[in-house]
Amino acid sequence: MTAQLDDDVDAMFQALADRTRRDIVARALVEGLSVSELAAKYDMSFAAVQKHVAVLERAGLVTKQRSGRRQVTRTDLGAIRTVRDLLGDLEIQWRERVERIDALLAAEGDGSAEGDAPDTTTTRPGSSQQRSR
Amino acid sequence: MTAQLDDDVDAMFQALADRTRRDIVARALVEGLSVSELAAKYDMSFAAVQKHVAVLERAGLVTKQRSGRRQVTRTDLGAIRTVRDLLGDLEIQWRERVERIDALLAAEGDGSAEGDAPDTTTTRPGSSQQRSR
DNA sequence: TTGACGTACAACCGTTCGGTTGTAGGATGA
DNA sequence: TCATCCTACAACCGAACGGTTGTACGTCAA
Repeated sequence: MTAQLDDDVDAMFQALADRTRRDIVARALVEGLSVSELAAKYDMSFAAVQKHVAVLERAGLVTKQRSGRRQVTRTDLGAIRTVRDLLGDLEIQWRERVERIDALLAAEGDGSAEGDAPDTTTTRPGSSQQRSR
Repeated sequence: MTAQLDDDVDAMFQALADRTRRDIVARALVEGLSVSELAAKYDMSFAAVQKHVAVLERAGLVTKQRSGRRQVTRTDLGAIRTVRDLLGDLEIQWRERVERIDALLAAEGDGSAEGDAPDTTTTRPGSSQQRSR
């Protein structure tokens, strides 16, 4: 499973592509906050913050729960995990590809020295190489 | 450490917020692909795909390497990890908060029986779920 | 009841985005 | 050399984005 329609994923990444919204997610993760409490923390209008919260809610990254006249916003950790796992899947896919190539190279073994099929090489994936830029 | 300017993070999430670009990232992860090879796979103009690749490159999610007249595009797994870890950090932060609350409740100990602070709970994080780095 | 608070939403505006077409230039192969 | 391939980039267009102001409505405390 983990089907996740593209539109949902679009919305999640889109929502996280704004620093104000990422900050809201982080704050609302620690404790539920009303929209106006959130708005007080940013140098923009209340309506703007309200819109940001709406975007996050539409993306499912945050939930709102009414409490009197307050609308308490809280981050949905499950949704965050979903996004994270999406990226994690790419790493798995990459690792499988490396194993496939390794197996291929091991199986070859003999002397064929041409270089046609695997023009991707040049990068020896054996090492670490994390944390670039 | 792990500084990552907000602009960089903005660019990364922004870049991943489009399904075509996510698909390019996934394809270029398996093997390096030229821009026109990529363009052949989508129902849009060559220039559009070229723009998508440019966005990914600007975000650091992909690198290009000239090979004759081809421009081979390849996904940078390190950058993908960076984004994933950003989300992972949120989970860590959340777990720390839970521990803080648990400690607080334990320290209290006495008779207060209401349920006020921890209304997020219901999800006991005590189980496994490794994968933090 | 009344006034202040918290929220929702519409309307507007400048900028960015995702796409198009068109033009131009470097590399390759016959 | 010359036609072809692959790429780069400018110009344009409609839609979406991030922000603003203004208005309206439910809820709470005096």
